[in-house]
Amino acid sequence: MTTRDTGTEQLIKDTAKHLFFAEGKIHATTQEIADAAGVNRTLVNYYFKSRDILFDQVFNEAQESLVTTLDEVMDAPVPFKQKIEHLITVFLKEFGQFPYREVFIITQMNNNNVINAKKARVKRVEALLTEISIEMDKGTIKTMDPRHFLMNLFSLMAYPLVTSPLQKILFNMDDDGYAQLMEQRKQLIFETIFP
Amino acid sequence: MTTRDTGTEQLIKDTAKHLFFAEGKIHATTQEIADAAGVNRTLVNYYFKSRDILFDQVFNEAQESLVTTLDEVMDAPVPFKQKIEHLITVFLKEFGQFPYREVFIITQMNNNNVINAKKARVKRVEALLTEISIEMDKGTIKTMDPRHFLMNLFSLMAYPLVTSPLQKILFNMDDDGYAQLMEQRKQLIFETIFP
DNA sequence: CTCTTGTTTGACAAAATTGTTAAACAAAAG
DNA sequence: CTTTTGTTTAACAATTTTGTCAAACAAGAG
Repeated sequence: MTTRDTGTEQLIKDTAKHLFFAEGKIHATTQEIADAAGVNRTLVNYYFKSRDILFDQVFNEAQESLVTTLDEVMDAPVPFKQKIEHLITVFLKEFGQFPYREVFIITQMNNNNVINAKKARVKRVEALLTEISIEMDKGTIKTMDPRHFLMNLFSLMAYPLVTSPLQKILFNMDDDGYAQLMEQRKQLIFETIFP
Repeated sequence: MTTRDTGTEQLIKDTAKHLFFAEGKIHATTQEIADAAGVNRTLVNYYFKSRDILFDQVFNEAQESLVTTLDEVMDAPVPFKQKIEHLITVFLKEFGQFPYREVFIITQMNNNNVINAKKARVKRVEALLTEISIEMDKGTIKTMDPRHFLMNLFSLMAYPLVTSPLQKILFNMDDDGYAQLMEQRKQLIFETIFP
């Protein structure tokens, strides 16, 4: 009954997470996952019963972790402008590690039950939109549909990360150069959002 | 030797394109493609030899079509600002139809030979960056690294389209409402890019 | 040391997906 | 009408991927 905890279960999850979200190998085989983790393939079934269950578990945990991180930033008792600045830093750092995560969420949105998990976020988003409207009234940011403000912010942050493999090729840059470009980007996004 | 052209080959390609890029079913089975097209599965092999070949063909054609469209816009002999305005309109229209196309390009970039196909675009991009620099010198647009200008532009256009399923849920909107929001967005992007 | 039990492994079975082939079918040519 | 040839179909085979099971293994309990 007492678990010996060889760390194998966590190793498999971590490896799967890396393959899925860092390398973009969304449809990695159980064999590929096992190989990457350096364990026997059968262990995937032993610990997670099926590939789908491993899949869902990794997805949900990554999802919750991200949501928690963003919520913490937005709940901090600091002025709006400062909160957004912090958000940009945290978001770029977090997504730099797993650039394929959000793409994955989108592509999964067709078949699965992600929709229900997301509907729980609607009220949260509504509250955020209200907060943005208030800031517009105060004159902190340019007046527009607050939904556009949110879309602008996340567009400017996420898109360059999601498409980083493409950008590196088109701009003929290596990893260091791109990391540097993204570092500059923090300030630029902030200035674009708060002109 | 004379082909009878029952339209089946084109039907399969069109169906595959729709499944891949409009519905996001990137890994649709040959059976699923055939069912969606209303034809026998074997015809996929008859016309395209293998699923991979169908895959590559649909991908390349969609890619070429997009590149040609964007090139035409950027080669038009009109002032820069007007060109960008046209680009926004064309891009939003084109991507509204196949929101998953660019996501697909990214997720494929690991394993495949997409890289070589993309490297041919590097010079084109360099020329565009030069054009942007000149406009900055002229004062038409705010001075910054021209790569950021390009990233900003495409971020603001592409991200809301790529993530449209998610946005609809979070903002609690139906298709019409979202289409309306994207229509407003044209003007907003233009103003954000040219403050 | 022995027993218990969680862990790991290899062999096997099942399922899903893809590819091949021969025959049936249908439209155009003669 | 008959032949030709491109098209379509169903049955079969091959491959890939997933899931199951019994036995081997190893660490802690007694």
